[in-house]
Amino acid sequence: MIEHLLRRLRARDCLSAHEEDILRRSVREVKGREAGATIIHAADDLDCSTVLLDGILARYKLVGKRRQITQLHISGDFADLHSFSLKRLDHNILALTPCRIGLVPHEALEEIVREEPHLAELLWFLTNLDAAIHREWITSLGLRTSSERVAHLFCELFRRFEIVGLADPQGYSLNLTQAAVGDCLKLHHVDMSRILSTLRDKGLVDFKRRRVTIRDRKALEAFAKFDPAYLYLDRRPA
Amino acid sequence: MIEHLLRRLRARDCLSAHEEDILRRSVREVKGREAGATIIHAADDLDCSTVLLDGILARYKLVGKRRQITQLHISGDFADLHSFSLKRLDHNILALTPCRIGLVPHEALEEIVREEPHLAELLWFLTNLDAAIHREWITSLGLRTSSERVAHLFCELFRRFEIVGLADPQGYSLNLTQAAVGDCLKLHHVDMSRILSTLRDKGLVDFKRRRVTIRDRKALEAFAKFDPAYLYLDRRPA
DNA sequence: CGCAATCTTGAATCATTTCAACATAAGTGG
DNA sequence: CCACTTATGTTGAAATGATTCAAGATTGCG
Repeated sequence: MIEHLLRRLRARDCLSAHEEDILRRSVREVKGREAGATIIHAADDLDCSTVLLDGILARYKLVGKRRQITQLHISGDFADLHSFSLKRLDHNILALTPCRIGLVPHEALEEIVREEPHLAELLWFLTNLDAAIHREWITSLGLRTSSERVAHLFCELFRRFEIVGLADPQGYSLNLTQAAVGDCLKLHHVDMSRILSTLRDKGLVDFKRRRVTIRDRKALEAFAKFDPAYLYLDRRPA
Repeated sequence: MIEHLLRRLRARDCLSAHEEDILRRSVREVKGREAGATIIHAADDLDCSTVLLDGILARYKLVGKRRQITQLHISGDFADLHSFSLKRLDHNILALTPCRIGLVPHEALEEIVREEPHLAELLWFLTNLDAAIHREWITSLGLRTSSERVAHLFCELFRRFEIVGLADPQGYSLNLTQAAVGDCLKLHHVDMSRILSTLRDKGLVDFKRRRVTIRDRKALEAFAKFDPAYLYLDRRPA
């Protein structure tokens, strides 16, 4: 059920059977959500965190009536592990596709912090990884051109889908509209359309019918100036 | 010595005398750094975290030879508490002014995680707060105009200096060049100059001789669409 | 005092954003 | 299965805003 989460963790550290068991049992409830449903509103008091089991979630902030997506979540991600220490969020969380989510009560996390220091460190790591992705997005918005940003996001998502086993060598399914991708990258849907056709013409990547097809991975990563170090995909030193 | 850090924590939660003592003793070494010195290089193996005791640090990433500052740190901030779980950073850390830094070995943090769950949660909170600021910067880059971004950053820093007791009602000292501020906001130094004079002409804020003077706080915050919720300045619910 | 860094201003260029109209695809009920 | 409706994607042209270049002014520092 939380297999994708476990894969994400196992790729970076050793998990004992006991620890895996604790994580599994920390998910007390599983719910479905329709596309377009707001999962969490900013400023609400929270007493549990949300693991995404299936689908795509967006965390976004509003300024006026425009939205900026600050993070995309795929299966195996905690969407708001940070709500454990923040208790309320500074952003909203939205289901971009139909989703299945698991709820982890903060009491369960509290217990992990008290009883399972190694597991607690791993959860802390997950929130720090989330922040590292934030930094790369800041950098993309600040320094990359619009087409580099699109290419970069496709590279990032490739690695993230890959580590949970949801990508194949040619690409991955990404059930999002061009406009939604644009909301992550400060790009109008009109831009998105133009940029996608130039990336296609260059033979780098294709995003059609909700699927990302990587045509030339090396060239795409070079074009995007993509360096996966910020995803901390390798095993953590002991 | 770490008084500014303690003030930042006390504003959000209760610290026992014992916990304060542990934090104080976790700083094993204090060092000075000149302006322009790189404190930490991306990808280096790290075995301690850095508290800033005095001065201003910038965390930045490079794409090609341009830099994007992803976070500014002031006295009382941990610059790389996240290095405890990440072990190497995805960004560089630079002293923008002469600085004093305190080093906290990861072993000391390890011990806190093992022995002091409440303190560990507070440290986790600090990294989550850091990420919340990242999100607001993403949002600024994505949705705010250039002059709103400048105004917003001045609002943010005001609150952050205020909570550690380094601001007065009229403003605060900010020992940075216009170009450095621009590197946080995707703004050329030429833009910065123009934007600062329009903000001055509007009677909102003045940045002269390394000091930010707030002329009309309400109007400035309204102009910047600033909502301090993301700084989690109030006490955490128990 | 003089040098170097920083800031200011104007003008030209370049990229992005917006507007508007149309095309295509997906989903629904007859 | 088709016609209808809505959502999504594409294209051209105009407007806006950011970036760059260049030159001069000011400030800070030795």
